[in-house]
Amino acid sequence: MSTKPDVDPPRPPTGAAFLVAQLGAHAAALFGDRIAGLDLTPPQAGLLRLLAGTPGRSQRELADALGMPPSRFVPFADGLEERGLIERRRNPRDRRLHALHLTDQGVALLAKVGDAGAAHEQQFCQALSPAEHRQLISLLGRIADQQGLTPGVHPGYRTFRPH
Amino acid sequence: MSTKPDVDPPRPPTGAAFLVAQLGAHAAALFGDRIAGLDLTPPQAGLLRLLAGTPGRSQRELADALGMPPSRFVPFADGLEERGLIERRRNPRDRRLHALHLTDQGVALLAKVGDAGAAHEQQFCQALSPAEHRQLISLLGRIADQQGLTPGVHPGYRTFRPH
DNA sequence: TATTGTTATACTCTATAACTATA
DNA sequence: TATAGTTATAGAGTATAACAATA
Repeated sequence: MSTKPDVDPPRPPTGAAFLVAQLGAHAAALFGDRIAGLDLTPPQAGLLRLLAGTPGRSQRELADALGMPPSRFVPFADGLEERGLIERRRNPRDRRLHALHLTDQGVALLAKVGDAGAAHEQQFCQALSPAEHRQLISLLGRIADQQGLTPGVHPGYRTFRPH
Repeated sequence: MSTKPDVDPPRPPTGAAFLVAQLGAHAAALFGDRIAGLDLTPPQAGLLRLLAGTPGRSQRELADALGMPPSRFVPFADGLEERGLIERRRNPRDRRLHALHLTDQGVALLAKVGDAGAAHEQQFCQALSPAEHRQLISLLGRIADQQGLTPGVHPGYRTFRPH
């Protein structure tokens, strides 16, 4: 009963790469919706997570890690500092550097981000059995490793636009 | 020799949802690089593909399908029409509608996009055996189905920014 | 009056590049 | 002189909304 198109699509876009891109944008949007309740954007959550892992890094290092120019990082960090989630500490050895650290409030909020992430994971993968879930993570992890991706760093932060 | 972080990260971001989002942004960037050689952006390739599947749709329908407002769709389609890849045809029944169709040039270019997509798929999945490759597509397809995603439609076109 | 396509405007966001302070 | 952080500015890109044609 389906109407015949003028031309058969040369190759239907059902490859793994397209599916990953499509699902990736979907997953990122869902996660963004979840943490919007915490008044956070994905790049903000990413910075909090980065600081939890390796505190005290300079703003330039962090800007590079997140793929944004320093001029954009400054107001980006300002917002989190004004909310008391991070703090800037002058390095006495080199007073040019601003080492960034998570505050207690930041740690507490990051824990909620973790809760949101766990719920997100469960909702996203509800079509799979636990064994299939583990299998998927294994396959994706191998691709990420082979493609040379840095674990835990989302390359889409550099163009993220808050709603 | 590694310094101990202030706080252990509550949950390391190694879930399938994060991996899919991370790899999806990576895959989309790689594909964008590939078709940049054809002077096309991913949304432009998406429109060509849409028109190959179901030609003659109105601009409004297509704008909705691609998730962009009609005001942005107009210059977007203009560019492809000026290059002779698509053409607007007035619907005699309802002269308000502009039905969009692929030209022969558009069909030919879309074939090259298909080639690029196949090469992209192979490069992206080179870490997997053929059996694992099929398995990954199956798992992702089930998630996409359960999450209610429209096959072949990438939700990220709405905010795409050409370089 | 409603809808399609189009254009115009006002606004947001961004990067480039100057500038300050420290080294 | 070089680098970290900051600020200013000019430009690109966007959505909202007005507009014209057709129904």
